[in-house]
Amino acid sequence: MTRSVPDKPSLEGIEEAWAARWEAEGTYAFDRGAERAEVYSIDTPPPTVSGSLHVGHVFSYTHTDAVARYQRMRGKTVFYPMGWDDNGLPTERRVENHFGVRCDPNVPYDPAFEPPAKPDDKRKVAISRRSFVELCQQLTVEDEKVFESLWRRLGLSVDWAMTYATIGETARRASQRMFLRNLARGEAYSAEAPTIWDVTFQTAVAQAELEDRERPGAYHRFGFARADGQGAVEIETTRPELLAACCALVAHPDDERYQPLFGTTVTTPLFEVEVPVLAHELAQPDKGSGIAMICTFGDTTDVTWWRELQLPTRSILERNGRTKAECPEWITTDAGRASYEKLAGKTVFSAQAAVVEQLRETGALIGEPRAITHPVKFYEKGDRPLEIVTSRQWYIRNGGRDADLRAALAARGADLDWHPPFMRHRYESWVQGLNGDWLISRQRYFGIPFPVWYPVEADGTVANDRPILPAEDALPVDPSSDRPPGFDEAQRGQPGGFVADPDVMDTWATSSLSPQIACGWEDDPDLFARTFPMDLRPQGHDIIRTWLFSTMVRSHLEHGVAPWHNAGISGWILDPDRKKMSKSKGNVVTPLGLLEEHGTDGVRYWAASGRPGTDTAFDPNQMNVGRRLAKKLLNASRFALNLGEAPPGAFPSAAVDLSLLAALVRLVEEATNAFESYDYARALERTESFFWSFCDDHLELVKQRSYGDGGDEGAASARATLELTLSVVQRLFAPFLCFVTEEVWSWWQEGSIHRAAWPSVAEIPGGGDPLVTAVAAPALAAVRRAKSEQKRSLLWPVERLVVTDKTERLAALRLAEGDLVAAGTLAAIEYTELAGEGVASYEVTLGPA
RNA sequence: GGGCGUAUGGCUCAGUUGGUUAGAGCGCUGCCUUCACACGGCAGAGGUCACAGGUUCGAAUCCUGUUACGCCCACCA
Repeated sequence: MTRSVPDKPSLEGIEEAWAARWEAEGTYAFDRGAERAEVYSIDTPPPTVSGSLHVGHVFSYTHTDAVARYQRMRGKTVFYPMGWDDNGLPTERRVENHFGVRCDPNVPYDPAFEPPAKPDDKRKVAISRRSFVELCQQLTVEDEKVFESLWRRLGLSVDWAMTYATIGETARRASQRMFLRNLARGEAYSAEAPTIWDVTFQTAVAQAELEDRERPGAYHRFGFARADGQGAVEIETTRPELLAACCALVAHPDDERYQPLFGTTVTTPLFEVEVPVLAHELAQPDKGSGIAMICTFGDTTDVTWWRELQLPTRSILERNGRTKAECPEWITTDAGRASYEKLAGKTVFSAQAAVVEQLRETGALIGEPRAITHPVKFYEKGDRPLEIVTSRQWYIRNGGRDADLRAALAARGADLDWHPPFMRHRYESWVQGLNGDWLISRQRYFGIPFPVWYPVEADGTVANDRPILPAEDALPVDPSSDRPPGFDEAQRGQPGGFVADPDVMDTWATSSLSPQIACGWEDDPDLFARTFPMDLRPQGHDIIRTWLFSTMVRSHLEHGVAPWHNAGISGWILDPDRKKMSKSKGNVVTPLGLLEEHGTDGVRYWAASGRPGTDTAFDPNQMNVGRRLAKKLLNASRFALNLGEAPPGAFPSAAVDLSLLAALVRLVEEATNAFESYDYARALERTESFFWSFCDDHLELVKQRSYGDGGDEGAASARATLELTLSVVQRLFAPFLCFVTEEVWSWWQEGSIHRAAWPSVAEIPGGGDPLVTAVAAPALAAVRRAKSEQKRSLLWPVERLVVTDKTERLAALRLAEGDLVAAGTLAAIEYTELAGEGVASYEVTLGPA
């Protein structure tokens, strides 16, 4: 092919130009005809489109893209779809704020509904569920366009013909189908049980979505009257507002202080309810007074006690986070009922104040509350402490209540190759710490509904234990608008009719099926066979317990295999002050702004420098370094190609050239090995290091010879070597600097570099001695140093260079003499044997001008 | 309480089976308009490799312990 090297090569605009070409030419299109062994399939994390992409996304998606490009160049057909996570609570919140609306399922659907022109945060308009869902769909479509355009600007080699959305039809069908299969096998079940509950969003949440936050609290000490009238049993609690929900006291069975009380009863202060004193190993003698108040429910330990000691349920908290307005039936005395009146219908905070005030007034409170800070459970997206309420929910068995399943899932984790390997511990400790099944139902609106109806009995009660299910081929269904088989719509909500399950699935219940959704499970068995189990799951370490684990659960239960072979875990981006990059700061630094300022290749260079699994500092400086590297590649390529084309049949023969190629062979081996173990950062670092010394030393050494100063044979060798080296280096950089490498490749090669073969050692002539370059480079540096120190230009003539070195090194240096003389503008080189041990030394005598 | 990771010049990091004077980039200083690149190039200064022991002819690298920071899990009356 004829060369077409621009006079003034530039990085300006290459992103748009090449992204358009790649799209037009289908450079990254997936080849559906490829067999499984030829395919490399990637379970791309679907970003949450209701949020904004930030630097962390750019970071980790670049890692995956580098791996994808490497695999493609290795000859694999890369299956690299993109998903959008658009269902669930985050989208609801975005829609509420964006349009100034809120969903109220009681509002009838209005086909003519238009969102308010000006959203009013304080007075959100109540709209029907259907209108709300429509707004969610409308906004996510817009958001997804923005995301896609950024990903294209970042150069992700995704096949954009293969996108999916977690609220899309494919995802809905897969989610419902998998749920039905889980149900049929007994892996999914519904149960009325104590549930961790967010009072703001008024939905249940799962164990995996909890986090601890340090909050101020206080120990309150007060006494329970003993039945024998012999004084009181003192307890300490941080939750006095739950005193009315107390159903027992508990102490450790070996605690001698309380052994006489086991089996007796005591009476709660204020509410005058008689409760038993019981023994349980979970009670800790050294906590508080050693005896605890069990309430339904203050925390998960209460749930355990309640269940194992078979206590009655005495809930006083409603789902909105307020105490019941009516006095509970278990409070029977007039004084007790009067006490309850003072906290009825209050928030937890106010109820606590009301109880403490009464305890103080009646003299029951012993001492003053002692302020502490303690960890309190929060929903990770919430800002009020979680409560525990009893409700009917759907669960999927995940080993939390089944040791065999837990062991099997732990073993699946060991099936994966983790990159980096230590991330496996996160998975293992999570599996070991599971304390209940996976709660998948949410009392929300924008999500995938459970494909379930229930019969309504003649007396109007709902038969939750006899769900009516659709056939698989009817999926997806929306039970709130579709009717169950064998019923008329008129029977909805009627005795003898049916009702829909009102809940939606949590978004993890869908994203846990990303491999099935992306690979066309059941919908496209041919594609599925070519892509599943997938090769790589790339993701952040913060969602090992959610996304990675839940995906493993679904695949294990349905397919009996791990859903991938490799898990590539990315680190986080840290502020320069080593804290996790905050959202506010992350939003100030927009990804698009970075790409525009530093160039995509510059940003990708910074991202790819972050080693797998390692948290990395946000460092615009590194992006500049990357941009400079891209520019250097541009200029060095232009220079080398303009030295002249090697004549046909030319081959490397000069010692300096063969020496360079020996180093190039090592480089190819190292970069390839690094990529094979998912250490893209190492591959980049090695290539960069080679490239700079190639520019600084080799190019300088062979410049004159390439021009033809030393004869045709020398020039042919130099040019052939430069062409080969350039070709290899450009390809080694291609997974990282995807734009500039494509640009320079296009000057002199056919087709996209991203479809070119990854370099192999077989294409590089051997027989060279690495020592030649290794001794010529420091000699040249010594000459440059002398000129620099004597403040002369690098073209200043050198009268004499005396090299003192060991015999074999001098021999190698002689092989580079011609090139060294030309590069250093030397008049003569003298060689002196180095006697005994020691290091090489150089004596440089500059000539007159 | 259990576990994982990190600790190398002012900053960000390499250092893969232990091997000659510990590397790079940024920043700093000096020089060079040099026919690829001045948003460039060349060169210089700068490190008791967290600390204490140990193994070894030899340790940033292996072992033991300690400290600091970060994270995960569990517990949280």
